[in-house]
Amino acid sequence: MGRASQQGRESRLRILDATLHLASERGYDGTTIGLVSEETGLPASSIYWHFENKEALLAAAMEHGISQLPLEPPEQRGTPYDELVHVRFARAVEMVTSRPEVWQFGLMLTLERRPKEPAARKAFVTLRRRLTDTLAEWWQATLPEEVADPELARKLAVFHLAAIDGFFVGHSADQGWDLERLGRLIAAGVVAQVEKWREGSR
Amino acid sequence: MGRASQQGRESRLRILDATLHLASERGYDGTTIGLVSEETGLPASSIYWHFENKEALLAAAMEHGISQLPLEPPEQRGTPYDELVHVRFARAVEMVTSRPEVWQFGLMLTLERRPKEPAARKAFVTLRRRLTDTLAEWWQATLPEEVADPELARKLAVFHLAAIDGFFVGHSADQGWDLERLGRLIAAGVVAQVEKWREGSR
DNA sequence: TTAACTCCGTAACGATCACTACAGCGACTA
DNA sequence: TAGTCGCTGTAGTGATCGTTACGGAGTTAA
Repeated sequence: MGRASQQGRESRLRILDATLHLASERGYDGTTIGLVSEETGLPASSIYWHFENKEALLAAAMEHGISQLPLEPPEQRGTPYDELVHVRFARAVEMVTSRPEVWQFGLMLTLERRPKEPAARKAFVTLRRRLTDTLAEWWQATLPEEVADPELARKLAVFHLAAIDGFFVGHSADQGWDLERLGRLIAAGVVAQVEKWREGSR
Repeated sequence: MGRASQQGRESRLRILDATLHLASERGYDGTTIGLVSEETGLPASSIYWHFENKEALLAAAMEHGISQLPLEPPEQRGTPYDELVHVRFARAVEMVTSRPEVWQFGLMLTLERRPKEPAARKAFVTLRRRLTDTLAEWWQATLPEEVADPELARKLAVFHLAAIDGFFVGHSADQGWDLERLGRLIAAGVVAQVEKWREGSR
């Protein structure tokens, strides 16, 4: 394998990036092979050499984007509890903003409900489910013992994800939202609520 | 004006409903005149008799949906503060679920960022802005005096809207979310946080 | 040198897109 | 009764959609 297959791999990457970029701006139907061809400078036949069809191309672009997301949970040795929560929310904001195209395209797909579900949507929804589980585990491990129970941890995880989505949408609506500041505000709110439960359990 | 123009008005409504329904399931590009024609049983020429073009049709469908949303703020005479907040959030959930197509299509449009912004998107974004203002005023009027200030009220309004969006997206991801329960959870969280600020200001 | 393989360029395919010209229908007005 | 208006039906327009056939250039293995 020499220069030839290297060029092929580069083209493949260019196609994936262009597709993800276009899809995040125009959605599934708005992303046409013609536009991808135009943005990459490659003819349609090249795109079809690398990918079976449009459906597979968009799925691959989504997987490509997902694989670039920072998903590992942060370290948490010896840090005070409320600070942990703040770091967690900051990380969540970081995740959606590091590769905004993924979340943008993903949310569009999530909202759509066409007869035949695109593979790209399936991939994103699966990511969300996995993320919810990870978050639930994290909350279970992080919550003070007095209030820690699996159902509550799950509720907080669900709310956590909803907050990410909500902030991202607001950000897209171009209302000049400061995602980091809002992340801090909401982290403080969660800490306050947990504090209250804690008092109630005593 | 007799039966003739009555039929015309009915057709117009059928077209608007079908368009909004389709757009909420398949987005802007996925909503084709052919599909609208199929769902209404009317030929394309009828659609073009009522609306100038696709762009105007989708804008009209969005306005039509928006006009059906329950937007008046709830009564608030003599009700205790924390209950007011709960009612407010319950109303917000009611708003997006009473005509889910509006929020679904609206969020898709909000996330899109194509070169030429569709009029339907403009309408929805404007609605959001108006809603944020209304919510900010409501919070300003509702917050306990010790902590009430315009900037905080605005932040809460922004968060309020983000919560609505986030819950709606989660609901669409088909993760079996109970919107009403989550609404109550988050209302409790907000009350707790405000309580904390209140203590801090004493 | 030859054969195979990888990838790109050209040029199309039928289907569907948004949109339109135009004739015809029933209901209303004069 | 004749004419006008509101709306629908038929049959198209050119453009663009996803997709493919095919030839050739460039590289690699025999």
